[in-house]
Amino acid sequence: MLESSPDLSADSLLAWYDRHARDLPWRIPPGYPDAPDPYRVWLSEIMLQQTTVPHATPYFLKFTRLWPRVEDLAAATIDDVTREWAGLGYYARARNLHKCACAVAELGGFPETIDGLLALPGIGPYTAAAIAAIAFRIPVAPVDGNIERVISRAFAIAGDATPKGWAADKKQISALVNEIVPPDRPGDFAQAMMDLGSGVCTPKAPNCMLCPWMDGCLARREGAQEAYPAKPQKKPQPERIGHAFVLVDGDVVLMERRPPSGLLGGMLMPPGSDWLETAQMTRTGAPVEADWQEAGEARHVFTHFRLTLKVWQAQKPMSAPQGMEWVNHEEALAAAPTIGRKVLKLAL
DNA sequence: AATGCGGGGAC
DNA sequence: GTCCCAGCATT
Repeated sequence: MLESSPDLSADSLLAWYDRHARDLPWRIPPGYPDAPDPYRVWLSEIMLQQTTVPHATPYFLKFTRLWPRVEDLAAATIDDVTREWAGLGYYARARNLHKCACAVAELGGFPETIDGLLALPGIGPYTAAAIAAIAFRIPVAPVDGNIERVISRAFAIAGDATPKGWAADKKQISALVNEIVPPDRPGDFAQAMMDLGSGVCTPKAPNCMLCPWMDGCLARREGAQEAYPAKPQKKPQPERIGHAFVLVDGDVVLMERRPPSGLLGGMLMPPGSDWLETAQMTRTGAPVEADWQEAGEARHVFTHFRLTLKVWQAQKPMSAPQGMEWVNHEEALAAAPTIGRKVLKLAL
């Protein structure tokens, strides 16, 4: 070569990563000879699904302190796991986390193949590839939202922004990035791509001047970085309304465990009405007869609807409710998902 | 292929 | 307010 040409290579990305890798609790430094503990890689990947690093980090530190090995997590109860997961969201992850820990403990360790990993609960194509690349040094590229964005910009891949077009784009992106994976450093490559997407090639106002692929990036050459990736539009969220009831007796409060699957599955919540799109003006869903007093409104945004809960508070139970439990105030706040915490804070 | 499933940070 | 994030399971 007569001159160094602008490139989109793993070498230039890894050279950047060697200098700028983030220091994260589940990571080993770039170029480190030993592979990281598969348990810690797996735990971090599950927590980081659709979840930011700052949000997941304290949970990762807490979980590894409580349960240092996968066998420890397998020995925990599901209620312990969901309580510690409270506030992190997507609670099916917590249920699958415990199932997966039990399966791995039974197997005697994590499977060291993509197919073996894929067979475990809560592990899909992305997470299987991430664990394989980072923990087992298998030359494969995990493809997450960050990497989709980086690759779609670097190679100017953008279809018609329909669900079908975006699905085709994703296949092309996955094929492309898997061609670039360096066989000797697949784990560092995966994490370098994530750091690049998270800190440099951001959804809005990317910091192209800091990017190791600046010169080769086709989207930048077009001056249209934010046109990539071309994702389909999201549907507007409907509004739902309901009532929530905080019944207090001294230092305990009445809580109810939700059904094991579905929205907030298996989580502890103050009892209440159904959540409907049509306004329920009259109070409904109270666990017992009581002198209910208004305590304000709790608002919350879920993935596919917005919720307003009218909160009611009473001091002493008039009768014993069925299928619910009395929980210490602090324990209730700790174990409840965020909407439950909002309700409790209005009434306690 | 489409839908259900949390929460928070950046803008 | 909008967008999106180290996605998966289910249908």
